[in-house]
Amino acid sequence: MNEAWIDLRRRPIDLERTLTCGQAFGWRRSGPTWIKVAAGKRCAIQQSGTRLILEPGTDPRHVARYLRLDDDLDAMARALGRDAVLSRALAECPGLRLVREDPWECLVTYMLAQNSTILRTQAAVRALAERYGARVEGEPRFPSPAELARASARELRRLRIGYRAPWIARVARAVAAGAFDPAALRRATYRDAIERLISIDGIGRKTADCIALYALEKLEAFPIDTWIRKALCVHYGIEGRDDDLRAFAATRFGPHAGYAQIYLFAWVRGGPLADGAVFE
DNA sequence: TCCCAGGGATGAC
DNA sequence: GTCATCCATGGG
Repeated sequence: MNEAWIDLRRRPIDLERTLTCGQAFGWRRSGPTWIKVAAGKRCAIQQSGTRLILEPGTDPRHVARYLRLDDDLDAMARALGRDAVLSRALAECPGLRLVREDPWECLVTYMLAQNSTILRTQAAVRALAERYGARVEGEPRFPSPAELARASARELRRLRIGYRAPWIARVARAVAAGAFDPAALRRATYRDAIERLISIDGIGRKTADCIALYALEKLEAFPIDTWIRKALCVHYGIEGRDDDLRAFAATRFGPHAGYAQIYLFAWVRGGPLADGAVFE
């Protein structure tokens, strides 16, 4: 069998770190292979040194796009590395990249992540896919807005997602009905995207920033959660209102704030997810 | 038992 | 406008 692969020598990545640092959900590990239906297409990939090996049927351009292999990591590291704290975070997390998640999936995922843990969020995303999503080549896929819109809030509660259930049910119906289109926000400015997102019941500033960064390609976004707050306090000695922390990040990191955020997050959280978070 | 987890809505001032 | 409180759930 002729094997398809992506050359990583000019665009390095640490696949496992990138998929398990807590930004991407829905990936499953089968031996050395990572599997997910990403934006409708089944992807099955494994890293071997400077090669990303693709199982037959996996589209290399689709994978490269999801993994943001088009980002210039060296340029980013040169810019952020001038900051002493980021310099350490960069050294601790080589090959970490942001991903380009599907906007609808990302929106629901980060609603679910609210006031929860990455482990439980993983479980909830997986449960949604298995219960409501159609399968793609045998692999569970995150449910479409229409598929999720068929579920009542009461039904969703059975997935142990608590008070988030009615928000999920409502936003699914709104998107399914065409009243709101998350993917269209990719064409909006960062400010406009945030404004539209926080107008939705159940989405606040932090969730909106996560969607903006991990799905809408707004690399200037700097989501502030409990870990980032801790990182800014410990390593920069600053604390206060989130507005002030965002202003600090915007000034200090500028257009690379999103990468600064994911490196700080991965660093302070102490490396990859526990093994228990990875579904075999 | 209390505290925390990739928060957000609500109501009191 | 800011702040306290509540909201489900589960792990430490």
